[in-house]
Amino acid sequence: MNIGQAAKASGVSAKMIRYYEETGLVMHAQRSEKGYRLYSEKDVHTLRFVRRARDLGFTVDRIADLLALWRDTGRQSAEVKQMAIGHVAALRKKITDLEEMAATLEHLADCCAGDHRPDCPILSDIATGAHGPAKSAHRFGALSDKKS
Amino acid sequence: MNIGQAAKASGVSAKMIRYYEETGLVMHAQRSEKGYRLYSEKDVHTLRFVRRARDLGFTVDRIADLLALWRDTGRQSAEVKQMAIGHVAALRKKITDLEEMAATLEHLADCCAGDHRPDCPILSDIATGAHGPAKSAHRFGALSDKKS
DNA sequence: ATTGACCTTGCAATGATTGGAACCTCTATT
DNA sequence: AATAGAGGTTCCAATCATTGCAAGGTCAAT
Repeated sequence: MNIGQAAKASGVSAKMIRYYEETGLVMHAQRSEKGYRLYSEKDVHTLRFVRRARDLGFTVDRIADLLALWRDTGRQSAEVKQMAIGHVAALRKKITDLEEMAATLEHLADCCAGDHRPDCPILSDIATGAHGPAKSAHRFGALSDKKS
Repeated sequence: MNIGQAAKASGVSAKMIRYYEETGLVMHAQRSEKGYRLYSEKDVHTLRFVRRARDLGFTVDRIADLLALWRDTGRQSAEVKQMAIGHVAALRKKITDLEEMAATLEHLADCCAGDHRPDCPILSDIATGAHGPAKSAHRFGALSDKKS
């Protein structure tokens, strides 16, 4: 099947399939005489694996590791479990960071009259930094995912 | 004061100060005879505002809005509150997405023996997609913040 | 005068993804 | 057979916030 079919069947966009191939995450696809990429059911299966791992928040690098483990029938499940646990920890860390932000902001919003008057504890707080430094977690733009 | 001092005083790196100036988030700094950027206490105050807003997870675009409201002494606090509430909602949405990922993965990890044997429900699940599609939330790389 | 710290600009890379342009191929209909 | 439209190919650019590097100018003190 062509890349469009594979995309539909796997849930990975054609663009991303090409990207994954280019970066070596997945094998180079076979080509037809005229240069079209050709995909087997097995290829689609692999792409679905990638898609699901991505949905679980793994980075492409981690997914490469997972794919290697998946293909290695002699793997030790301990390795996989370790990766999963490490990832869960990263997720939880990020969650607490976001929760701190949300809690701070929610508290400020609660303190704000939200009417026609200009007085606003939210702005005052941001300006003076009365709340504890909400640590890291920048580059948040990536979170406002287009797909959300 | 020079950009280095302003960076230290505001918590915004010199690089980012230049970037914010270039993109118009903050005003162009005054310059010395030899072209060095010069900052006043007021400038540093503004930069600190930006830093704190960033720490609360606002995007640069939103911060521009916040800055405008901050400077507009005739603003209505309702506007600010609305922005804050909207942002809290975005944060909460992201949190639930991450929580779903973490919960799924944690469950899988719990089901995995994690020993020398190759059998691994984590990999099986990712491969077959037994769990519900964990919706969106890709581009997760940005979450593994270098500052974390 | 030299050193080292600091400043300037500009360009590239990050990570995952999308978009577009220019061009080629396949299939179906006129 | 000609043509249209859908879908394939490559390459290049943009996103968002941030960092790094390089080549060069400036400032302070030794």
